[in-house]
Amino acid sequence: MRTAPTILHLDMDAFYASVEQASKPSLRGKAVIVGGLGPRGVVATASYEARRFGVHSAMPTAQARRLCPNGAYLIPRFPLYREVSEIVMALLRELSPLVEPLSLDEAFVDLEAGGTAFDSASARAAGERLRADITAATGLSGSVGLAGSKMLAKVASEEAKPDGLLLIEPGTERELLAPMPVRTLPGVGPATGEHLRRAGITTVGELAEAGEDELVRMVGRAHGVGLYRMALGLDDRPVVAERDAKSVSVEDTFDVDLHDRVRIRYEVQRLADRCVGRLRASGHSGRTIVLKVRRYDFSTLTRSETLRGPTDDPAVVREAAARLLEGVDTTGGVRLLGVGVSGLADYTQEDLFAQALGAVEPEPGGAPPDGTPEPEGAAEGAPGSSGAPGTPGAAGEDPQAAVVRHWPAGSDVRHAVYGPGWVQGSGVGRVTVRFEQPGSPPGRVRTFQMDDPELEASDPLPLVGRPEP
DNA sequence: TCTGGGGTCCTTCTCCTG
DNA sequence: TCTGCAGGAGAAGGACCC
Repeated sequence: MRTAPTILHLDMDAFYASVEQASKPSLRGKAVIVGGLGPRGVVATASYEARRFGVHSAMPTAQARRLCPNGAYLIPRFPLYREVSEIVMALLRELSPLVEPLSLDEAFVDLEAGGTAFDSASARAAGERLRADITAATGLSGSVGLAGSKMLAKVASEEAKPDGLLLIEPGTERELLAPMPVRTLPGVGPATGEHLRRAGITTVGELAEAGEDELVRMVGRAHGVGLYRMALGLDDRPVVAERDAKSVSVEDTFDVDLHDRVRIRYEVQRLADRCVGRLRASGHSGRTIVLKVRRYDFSTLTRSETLRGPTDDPAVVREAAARLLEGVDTTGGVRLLGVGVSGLADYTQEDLFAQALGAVEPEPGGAPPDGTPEPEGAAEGAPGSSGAPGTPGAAGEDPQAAVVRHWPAGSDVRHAVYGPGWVQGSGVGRVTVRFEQPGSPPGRVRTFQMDDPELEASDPLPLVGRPEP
């Protein structure tokens, strides 16, 4: 804990939804819900307008549609979010070299390490300047928390939302935290919250009164000690700029439960290849292969196997995943499959051999290169709402369907005559496009045949800048 | 009503080894 | 050679976060 509030926490407001509203003028001031649009999708972010209907993140999209039937439901466009996030992170790095990103829309900054702030006044000024710079560069708003520790800075930004700034003066933290619900503290989720509630502890003040020994008895050593310290406002975790990844994984939830063992094996092979693709892209190899299976009743089990040494060989990961699957009972159906690699290393001995032999890169999402036959009906129950717009769905779908183009709601398109726009909806052979762009007035809607040759998928346009002609 | 995807960390149990 | 013990590694699951 430091004596000046020089740790800053930035949290962009309803980030994905705000980016969508900024890039689609007709959605400004409207309920926008970004998330999975399939039958098993969940909400990633809801705009503040949608939150008024009770929609919130992690809610099943089907439930959100009942609460807010007139909202705009869009798939996430991560490449665009990453681009905007990079702009914001660059602004943070101007304040200090010690920037710890938590996600695309959240980060801690150590202002003192950057020489940007040394007391409350200079910290507040830096925070306000940052908020103005973010709006100028992206058109979006972010909330800023300032305090003497990471935990308190995060609590402050949460309290400041939306579009605000809150500074917690050192010395006032216990008083401020005491009446807050225990769920305010990071690390207290539904399970711990319920556990504490049953013990009669609902506020941070009651948590502090319970004492360390009692908390350790209730929730375990590490969690108990941490919780007690946080309840007292104590947190000396430093802002860490670089964090090494510890695992890489991919998983898919299927629109319909899978029962066919051949199909399940095939999907595990595909996931293994995708996982290796990611692993290699990150410059890693790994020793422990993990298979994850979520069954029809939502029970989840994992099986893992540790190899003698790290690998990034798709064949090795595929074989290990297949072995692990053999030990899993899938009768009753499977709703999710995942493959992960942990125990990461920067290189492997085998890599060198593989490279010398000219090993083939696995095709992400492609058919397993070992010739595993694609099972019949592989398109049924395919993972929902993925796949680029204007292209046939993910590999593994029926080749017959290759001529049918997919236009997910919210994706970017360009028409030869009408210019850039976005997909408002599609179905029964038609796709509806709204022609507008960041900086333009709300645009008009036109409907085309799905296979209209003048319509094509396109990259997102920058949020700030001149509209295209 | 029905619960994503990609991570991290912690706890508990079992097995192996010295 | 056998037994008991401690510690480490691995496996599995749970909770949490965004």
